[in-house]
Amino acid sequence: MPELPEVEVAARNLRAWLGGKRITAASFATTRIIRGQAPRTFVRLVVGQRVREVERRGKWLCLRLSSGGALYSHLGMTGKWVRRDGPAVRWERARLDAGEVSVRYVDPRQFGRLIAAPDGAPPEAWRALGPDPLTDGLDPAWLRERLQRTGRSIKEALMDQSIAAGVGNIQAAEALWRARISPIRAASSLSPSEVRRVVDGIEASIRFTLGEEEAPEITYVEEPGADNPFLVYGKAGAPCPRCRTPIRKRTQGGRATFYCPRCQT
DNA sequence: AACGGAACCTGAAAGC
DNA sequence: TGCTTTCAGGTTCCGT
Repeated sequence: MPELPEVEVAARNLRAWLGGKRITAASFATTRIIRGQAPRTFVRLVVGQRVREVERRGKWLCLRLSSGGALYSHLGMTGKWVRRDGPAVRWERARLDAGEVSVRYVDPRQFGRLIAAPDGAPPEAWRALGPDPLTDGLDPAWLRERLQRTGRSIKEALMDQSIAAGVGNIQAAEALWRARISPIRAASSLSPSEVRRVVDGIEASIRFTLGEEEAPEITYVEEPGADNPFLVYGKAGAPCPRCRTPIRKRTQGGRATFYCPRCQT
């Protein structure tokens, strides 16, 4: 279940594995991931092309090809790009080979997406993205203005991809803990200094997670045996790292939120 | 226009 | 032990 940091790690790995290399072979399974586009459309798009660059914006990836075309990728909830040799691995949905290097897209739940763009034009979801906290940074004044215009809670507003591209359920919870803001506060009620704390919280949380997770393979926290690198996410009952009050869990907009009832106000 | 909720999938863990 | 329910870091679509 990737958010900005996990997708950034995926981008760095893809860059290292495929950057500048020519795709010599590829295959794409017929799944909902390719949404109606024929597998041969993807094969034709990538085979023989060089991977000019790997870009990330929010939770989206883009492999730009020497032809001017592009392969867009969203990891959904359980998508991963992994480097593997040998036969297809379990849940493998696509494969890109560049000589000796073989990279596979694995996605059990199939919420991810691959989009073939022969002209390189980005999909609507990409064009609708707001500023990326890591690459663009968030402007506190702009963010406050956006937050003023909604009736939603701050937690739900932060997960809006047009407000902060790449922030999801975990980063929103972690950022609000760092900012000492309650997730159930109305987004429009935040003062300028509180919005500034949220901006700092988002950037700090993303950088921290990136440092914890940078590796040639991503492990998602709900996978068996994975450890939890987060401060409050998934830590109900554990002491708040700041004030030792037990962390509380509640549901908000259908998603679990974790927060400290004492120091987040 | 904006919001809440269901739907889309599969697997692991928790509950009985 | 085995069956059932719940939950999972995503987006999209549909109804109000």
